[in-house]
Amino acid sequence: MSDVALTDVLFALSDPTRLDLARQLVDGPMDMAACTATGGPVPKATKSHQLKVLREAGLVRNVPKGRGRVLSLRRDELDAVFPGLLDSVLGPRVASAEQRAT
Amino acid sequence: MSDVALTDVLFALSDPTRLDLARQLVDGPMDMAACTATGGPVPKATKSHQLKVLREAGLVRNVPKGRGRVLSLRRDELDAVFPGLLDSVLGPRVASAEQRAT
DNA sequence: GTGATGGTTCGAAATCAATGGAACTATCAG
DNA sequence: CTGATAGTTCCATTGATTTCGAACCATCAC
Repeated sequence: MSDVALTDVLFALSDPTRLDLARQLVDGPMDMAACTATGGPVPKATKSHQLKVLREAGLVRNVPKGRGRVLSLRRDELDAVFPGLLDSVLGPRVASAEQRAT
Repeated sequence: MSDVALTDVLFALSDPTRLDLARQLVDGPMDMAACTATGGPVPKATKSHQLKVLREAGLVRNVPKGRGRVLSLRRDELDAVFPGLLDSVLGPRVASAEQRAT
């Protein structure tokens, strides 16, 4: 049944821009403003949309903070449901991201 | 660089029907005629198309045999380039498919 | 309050992918 | 050769996704 979610996750990561965005979050949470896809500058409506796809697939968390937002990977949740998936697609969790502090 | 291929692989597997087809191949090669997606009967043009997407993403091999074709997963190639990916998405290689070594 | 910054949502155009019928190819059986 | 089986390719139609401007919302600084 979690298959429904798996295809959504795979789809979300099947776009180069979204994959790129997701990869910037492996090292830990990041201000949305700072999280920019390598490659041309992306209009904010587009970036917002891409992040929405990642969010709705359950890959990314998006929490308001000040006048901006903080993005973070849902590593624990994803690892629990699809063990090894993020490791193989985004790369393993980085050492400096393993402590619960930021 | 192999990123281009990764997004193609993820995209190919992001469709439930294609994921289903791919999963039937984890146990080893299979006649195309025998490889049917669980779920409604699929017109042959559609099935042929879906397999083409899997093939072009580099996931599946499709070789003629008699008047039909034999499908097989490109496990070794994929495992070499994206270690752990197929294991987490399709499930690990099954024992009966490990004819060569442990 | 005003203005600037950071994001979301709406809406419309453009692009891309999925579907499936029909025509076609190839192999095998008789 | 003829007929049946197994697939591919072509093509048109439908449907989904992408893109991005513009309008809108929220927060901070003054």
